[in-house]
Amino acid sequence: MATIRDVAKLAGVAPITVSRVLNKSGYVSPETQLRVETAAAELNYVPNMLAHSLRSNRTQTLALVLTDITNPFWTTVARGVEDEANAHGFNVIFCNTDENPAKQDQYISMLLRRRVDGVLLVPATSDGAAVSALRTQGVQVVVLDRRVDGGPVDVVRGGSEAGAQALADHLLDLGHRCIAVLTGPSELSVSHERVAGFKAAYVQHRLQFDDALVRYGAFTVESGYAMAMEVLTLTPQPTAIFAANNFIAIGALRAFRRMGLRTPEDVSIVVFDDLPDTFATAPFLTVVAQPAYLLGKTATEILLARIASPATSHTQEITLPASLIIRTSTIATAPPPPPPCLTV
Amino acid sequence: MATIRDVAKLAGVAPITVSRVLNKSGYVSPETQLRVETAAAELNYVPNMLAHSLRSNRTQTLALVLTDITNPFWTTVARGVEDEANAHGFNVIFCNTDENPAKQDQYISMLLRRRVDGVLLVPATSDGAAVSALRTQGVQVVVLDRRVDGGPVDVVRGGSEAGAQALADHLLDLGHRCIAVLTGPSELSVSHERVAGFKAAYVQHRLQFDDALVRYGAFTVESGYAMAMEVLTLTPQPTAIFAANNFIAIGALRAFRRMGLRTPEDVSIVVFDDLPDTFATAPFLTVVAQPAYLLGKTATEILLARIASPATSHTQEITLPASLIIRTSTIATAPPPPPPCLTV
DNA sequence: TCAGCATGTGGTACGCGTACCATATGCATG
DNA sequence: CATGCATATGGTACGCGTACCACATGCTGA
Repeated sequence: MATIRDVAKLAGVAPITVSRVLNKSGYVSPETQLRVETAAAELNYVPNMLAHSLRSNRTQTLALVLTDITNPFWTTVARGVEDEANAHGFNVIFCNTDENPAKQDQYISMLLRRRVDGVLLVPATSDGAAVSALRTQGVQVVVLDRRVDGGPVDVVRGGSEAGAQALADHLLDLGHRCIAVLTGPSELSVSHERVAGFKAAYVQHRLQFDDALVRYGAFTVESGYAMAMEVLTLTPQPTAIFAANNFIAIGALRAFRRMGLRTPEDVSIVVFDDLPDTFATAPFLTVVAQPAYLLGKTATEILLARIASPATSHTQEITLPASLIIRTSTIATAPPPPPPCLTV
Repeated sequence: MATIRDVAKLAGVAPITVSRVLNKSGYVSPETQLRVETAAAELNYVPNMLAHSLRSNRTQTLALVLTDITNPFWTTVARGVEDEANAHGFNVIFCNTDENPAKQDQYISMLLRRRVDGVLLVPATSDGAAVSALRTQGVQVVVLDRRVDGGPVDVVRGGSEAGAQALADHLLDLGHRCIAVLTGPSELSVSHERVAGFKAAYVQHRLQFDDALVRYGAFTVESGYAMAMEVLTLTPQPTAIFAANNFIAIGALRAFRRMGLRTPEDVSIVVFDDLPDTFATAPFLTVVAQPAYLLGKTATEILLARIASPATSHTQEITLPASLIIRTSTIATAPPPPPPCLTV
């Protein structure tokens, strides 16, 4: 494989001149440029990015550390990241942590060895350990979707509270008073934020929120199914369910079917996160949709800006609003409204 | 950032000895090893993979060049690749070509510059240009899902012909005789293979296949919708539709709704490619499902084997069987069967 | 006793592109 | 005419880990 020196020899110039031509840096006369380009083409020269990176301390590589690329929400985020990064000449390495801190740590040490220029991190834990591990080695970090403790970091997230509140508003307006809340792991900020947003709506409606109807589990179909089965056996049976992400919702829908409950006639359901348009033959879930692609794109923009000028010390937290989409998975409770689940 | 020389100095040994400790190569006494490890830990030493790669000509990096990570089929393949690669200490760079040859070429030249060890390629074109571009530079390639011209390559693919034939068998057994076939771009081998498999069933049933009912488009929802709208206005109206991938199927289902047709009462539909379990609240599409995860995993295994011992010249084509899953999107035509669409 | 091997450690140069510095010419400016 | 700048090109060393070779010791087996 030809090196820059081979090209230089063939073109009758110094290696550094070849470098200048290929990088369009410094002054090169048009004739020299042509000679070099011809020589490079003839030798089928392919620049060695490793050597370039080693010298310049820039790998033109980002990493996206997320929970599971299989979740269509994250897939879309990933696509946003990829497109934006690629437009700036960066490549992206993907890492699935499956919410497993050990896996996350393993990936992070690999990324440090690789000297990636920046990391987009969906932290598996809310302690800032992962973030500071990267930063102390000079790697730029932007946190996605979740908040972490310990020092200021750039964060790009969806509007969990406002989104959840919008869903709660919708249900309360429809007359529901006994609503079960199925959310993710209690270790994650999003899990709490979505519950908090839900509660906020109750306050505004001057209603008492019943913590006994909240379940913390995982953001998976299985967990959604299990949590739904549990709350649906309560007396009185909830008239509506809030699923804190799309997988939990799918699990809940399966539980409905298992128990012979119709949606929305017997139980209403609202969901945080949409399923991409593409998968829905007949979308019926009332959801708040996060702008997943934009989330990935925005986070990448910020990360690239930080890489370009690391001096900028001012960190920012960007919240991209989620939008309520009312479909047919929710229905008003039969008048007169049933007695409240909890007597105040 | 500490280098191997810093560690060596602190441990009182030569740099090469540190290298031996960190790579567990060559002989090192237990005491020396401990001293080095202590020194490395104290200095917070992180090996520089760039230097390692530059010297050893190994980047421990693979690339997965596919059409669109947003398609759940590819997402699952990607996950299979990622897991297998990671288990062997390799990272993966993802590249979305959107079936665009120009984008593909751009990515490939980037991957060459990066000196990736191997590429898993879902070729956007069936000419072998991309494959040979990589190979002439010494990069190992395994082709996924599609066949390419020009020289033998390792290929891992789903059983397009057999799968399509199974779907056709199913429809023909149910009495359908007027079946529209909606497939992908005519440039891609898969598009043809799926049609060919479909035709094969006709031969076995001693029936005449009507090429006028075949449409070539793209593997997208929009294209599926357009093609379906077109064939559904034919006279006589097809009683069943074969969608050559999941996106086309979704587009077709939307066309059904648009035209007020019920599935399966008015039109049956069979699909090549399943939607992952996870997304289906109530799976109803009769499909042949490809083992997507296994496909990615298998291809990666082969690629890693080639990287480990490039000498092995014997290429292989592995076909992973797709499996027929009969659900509720298909129904028998009302007896007596309608007259054939085409009079033989 | 000595070849031969396992064990343990070091020196030097290299992989390949470029940062940094140096040099040289031509031309404008004061 | 001297100074200064834009233009154009080259030399050397470096980024950091390791391939390759060399060397030293201790032990085994013939």
